Amino acid sequence: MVKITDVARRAGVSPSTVSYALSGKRPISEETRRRVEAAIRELGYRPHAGARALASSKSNVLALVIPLRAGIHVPVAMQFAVSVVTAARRYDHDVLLLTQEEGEDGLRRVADTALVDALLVMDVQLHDPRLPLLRSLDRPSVLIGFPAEPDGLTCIDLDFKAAGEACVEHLVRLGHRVVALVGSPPEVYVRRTAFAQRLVQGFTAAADRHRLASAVHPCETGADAARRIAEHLLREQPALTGVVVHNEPLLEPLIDAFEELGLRVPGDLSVIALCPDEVAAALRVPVTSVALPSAEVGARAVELLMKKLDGATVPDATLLAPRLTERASTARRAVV
Amino acid sequence: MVKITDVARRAGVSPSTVSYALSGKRPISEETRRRVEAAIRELGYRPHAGARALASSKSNVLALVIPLRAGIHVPVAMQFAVSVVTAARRYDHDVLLLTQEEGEDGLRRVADTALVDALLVMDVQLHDPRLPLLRSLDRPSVLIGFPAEPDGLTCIDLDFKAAGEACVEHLVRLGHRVVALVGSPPEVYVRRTAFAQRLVQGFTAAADRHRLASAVHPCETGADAARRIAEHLLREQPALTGVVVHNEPLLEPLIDAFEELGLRVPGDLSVIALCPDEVAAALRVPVTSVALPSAEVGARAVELLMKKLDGATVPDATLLAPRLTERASTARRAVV
DNA sequence: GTGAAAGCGCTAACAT
DNA sequence: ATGTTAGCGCTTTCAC
Repeated sequence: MVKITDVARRAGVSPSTVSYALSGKRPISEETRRRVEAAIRELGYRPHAGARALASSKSNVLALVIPLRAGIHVPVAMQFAVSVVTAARRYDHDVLLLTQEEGEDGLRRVADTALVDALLVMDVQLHDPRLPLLRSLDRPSVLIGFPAEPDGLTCIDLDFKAAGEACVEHLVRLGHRVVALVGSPPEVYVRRTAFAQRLVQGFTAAADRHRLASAVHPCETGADAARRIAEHLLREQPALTGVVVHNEPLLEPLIDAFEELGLRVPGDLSVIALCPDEVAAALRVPVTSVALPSAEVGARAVELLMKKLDGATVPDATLLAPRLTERASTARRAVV
Repeated sequence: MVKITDVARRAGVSPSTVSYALSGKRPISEETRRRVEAAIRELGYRPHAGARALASSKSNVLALVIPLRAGIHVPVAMQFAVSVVTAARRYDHDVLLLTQEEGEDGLRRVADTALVDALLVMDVQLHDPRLPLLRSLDRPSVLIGFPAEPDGLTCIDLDFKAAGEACVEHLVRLGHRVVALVGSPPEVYVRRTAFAQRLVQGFTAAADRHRLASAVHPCETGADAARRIAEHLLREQPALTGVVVHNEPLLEPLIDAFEELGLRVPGDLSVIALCPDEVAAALRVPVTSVALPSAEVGARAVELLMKKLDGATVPDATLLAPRLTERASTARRAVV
């Protein structure tokens, strides 16, 4: 293995000069830098990560805790993970993957052994058991999602409340007066993840503000559930013309169900989804949607973490503004 | 930070004794072991990962390279990643996540800096540019999938050839004589990933062996493509009664398309899929399938890697036997 | 069965 | 602008 002393010898300088040439932490003359770089190249030198971590107490590794629970939409999680890795590499950091299986122990382990410098935790629950630990750790962390008591923690997520409002307001602009929200499976709400509830809040608040008739229904996934909820909605709100769907796999079957019940989308019924843009765009009827910006959340989360590692102060809460994209599933309400 | 000398002092022993008590690399008296363990517990001692890596030249971290390319089925990749992490933890290893974005540089970086002890590479291409590098690296690796020239490399995957044969033989047992394989989008074949082609080989070989009429068609994803391919198949092979589908997102629309064309599944047409069991079971018509055992592949890949790290010799090729599960989409051929 | 001590390869004072 | 050197915290010979 070629080490820093080898490089130093070859370049005719001291090891510290090589180190400083690499880190840029002190000025190096043009001539020296050239010689060092040449030596590094010629010898194929790579600093030993463990030695670095030991001497500098920085591992340049972030922990990413990904969920495996049911109800989590997998491609979203994956896209998020990829964006985290990509963003971390821009800051010369690597990413250690942890599953939720190990729970708090895993977080404590990687933090206490100094395997990682900082932690990124996805899929935070309203009353997440890991919160006290994260608060007590000597390493910075960023949470994806908002718990009930985010004090002392840095959290980031799509602004689901604003997203709910944006959906309603889009429907209002199109003249709709009777709307419904078809949500995620009941367990998502029972588990009390904040984001689903915040969407409901935004939806309801905006509907009330605009004096719309509105209803909210959690819903299971699958063609049968789609059919049932469609029939139920039309019975309950015969004048229904606007539907917001926060349940990605239900989207296609639900639109099918409505059409089988004789309602054209968007002719008779406008549909807005909360889902990744790719999904919305790829459906048979491209669906107007508020994007779930996993990639953006991942990149921003890493930025926050890097700032914290630099000792900077960052906002406790970062809410990403919703972005609504019009597609073929929404239209002005037909005048009867 | 509490270190090994703190533990040693508290237990009244030397640091090396603590180290050996932890590693079990030399016998420790019952009494001493007790005292050391107590001291560790009382002080909350955690060995510093970097220091360990430096002294032992083992980081206890594996690199996992995941793909992000189109055509890769994301949930499969994710499930695989999770099973790798879980398996690695059983061997007291952690997992560093790399994307393919960095390509060969990323592999070289984590290997040369001794950040990882070994590498796991997913989604290997027939002529993968990373192969020479992997062969030259001083660290062991395991590939998921088979390249054209696997010499000197350790590879593991589902036995796609046997899977193709198993599908055909199941159809034969049910009396079918005219069969077709609806494959993945053309780019999967163009990219020349081995697995898709091996499935075709097995399918064709078994069909020929049993003197079946058979056809193979790559196919895009989506309802339109499903409709087109269904019509095409029935025109080309009017007597068709058995279809193997290796294209997960196409599965549901394809069955719909057949039924809209007046063919009942499984009454008129038997369908077998290559996809994860959960997917096959969750469809409207639960589909007979050969499982894509991502979790098993992940766990086995880690086991292979651990054996190699131990200096053991492992087989160059590990082919997991296909497992076919009968569900509601296959039936004995109707006698006309 | 246990201890002493020499590194592992790097960083960051402290010098000059 | 560069060199010297003392650690960082652990593992592992070597010695008893």
